[in-house]
Amino acid sequence: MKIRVLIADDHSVVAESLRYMLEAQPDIEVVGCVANGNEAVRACIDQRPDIVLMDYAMPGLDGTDATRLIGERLPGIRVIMLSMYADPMHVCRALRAGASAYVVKKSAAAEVVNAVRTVHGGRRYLSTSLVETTIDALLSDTQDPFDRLSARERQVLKMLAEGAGVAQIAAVLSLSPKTVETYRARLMEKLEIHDLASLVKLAIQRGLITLD
Amino acid sequence: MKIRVLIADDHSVVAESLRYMLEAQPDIEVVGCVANGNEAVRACIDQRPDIVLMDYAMPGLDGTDATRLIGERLPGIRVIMLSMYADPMHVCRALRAGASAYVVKKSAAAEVVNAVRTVHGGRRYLSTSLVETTIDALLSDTQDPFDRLSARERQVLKMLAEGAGVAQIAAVLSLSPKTVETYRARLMEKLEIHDLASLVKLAIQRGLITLD
DNA sequence: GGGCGGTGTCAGGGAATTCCCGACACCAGC
DNA sequence: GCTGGTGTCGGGAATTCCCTGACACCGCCC
Repeated sequence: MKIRVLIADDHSVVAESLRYMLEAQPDIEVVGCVANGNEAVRACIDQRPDIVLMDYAMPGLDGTDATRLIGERLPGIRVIMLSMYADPMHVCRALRAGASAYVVKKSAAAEVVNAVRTVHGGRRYLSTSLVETTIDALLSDTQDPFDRLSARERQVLKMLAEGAGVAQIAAVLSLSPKTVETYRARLMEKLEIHDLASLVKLAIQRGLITLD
Repeated sequence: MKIRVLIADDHSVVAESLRYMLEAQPDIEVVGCVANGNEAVRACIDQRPDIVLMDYAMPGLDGTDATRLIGERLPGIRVIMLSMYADPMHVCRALRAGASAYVVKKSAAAEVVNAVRTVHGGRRYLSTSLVETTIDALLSDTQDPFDRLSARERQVLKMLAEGAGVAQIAAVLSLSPKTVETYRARLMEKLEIHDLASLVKLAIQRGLITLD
């Protein structure tokens, strides 16, 4: 009896290629390819796969939400999250939603096959490159580090991401530039971010600022 | 004689899966998988593929820059750009850089195979869903400041937006930090941008980098 | 052929900023 | 009452930024 896998990825080229790769394995059978979370849930009900190989980022119902739904309605089906993001925040989000495994797209294709077999055996799987950082994140910080920022820190983060310099922020807030520097250092440490570019990206992701 | 294809994609899972898919075709042979633009150029010199299947968004030297380099040094090799972006701006950038084809990842895997055969036959290929919008864009051809950047400037912009500092960029590109500073100053002047945050936003809008 | 503009490469030097150390006061909670 | 997080600042060294040249190469146009 082969392991029955459903593939969910909005990029058909990728989904179909994964299908070729998995079907080259003697013990794996792909029962279908779908392009978003809704279709994944429906296909799970129809096809009853053993495992869903789920893309993290999809339009509409995304990988995390779909995983949560599948976990509620079809607890026997395990989800392997496939994602381009390697940072612990996304990994934790996926695991909390109920994913049994998380594989980054940068890893070797063999890791996907490993994940399928491991998860089918009832265990969890994490891309080797993620194990350490993820465990650290789970131990040190159960919540989103972003939520641990103080109001001042969040305010400074927003202004930094809008392009303001320390001096400018200090002027607007009527503070010493040194104080603003402290905020910046502290918020960066909390977020484990050490360059302005990543800060801007985070601010966009969190809706603090917009792309206009 | 099979069509010799090189695959360049920083997501190994995707690259290796594409390999399985392409090698299932009787007339196609994959000569290698690489993970960034620099490796792609080097592999082209070593392996002399007929076609490079190139991911558009890669860290370091990206798909467009690599295409331009390949076009200069190895004019016999054709490039098929594989991208998740469907808007005409990205398509035009790729075509101007010398790509022979542009396939979006949302399209069917068969489109990739079609593209390989079409391009090997000396013709161009565009994902069917792109043809109309792309022609419109090429006709209306508006010159925005972003297109006035030189290759070096665009490369530096990308790395800056990825969070690298001047010293780091200089090390990666084997240049004097002073040179990199010049690029930064010039590109900022051309774009009329004077803070890093706006630079990051622009890079995201233009698809040079992704939110991760 | 000779300017001319754009590009790639680099340097000097002062101004500005960041980074890495503290420091102290306040307030809440245990 | 002590401990931890926050808000507020400073010193001084290290680094980066900014501006101003500089020069060589290349393609283009007269």
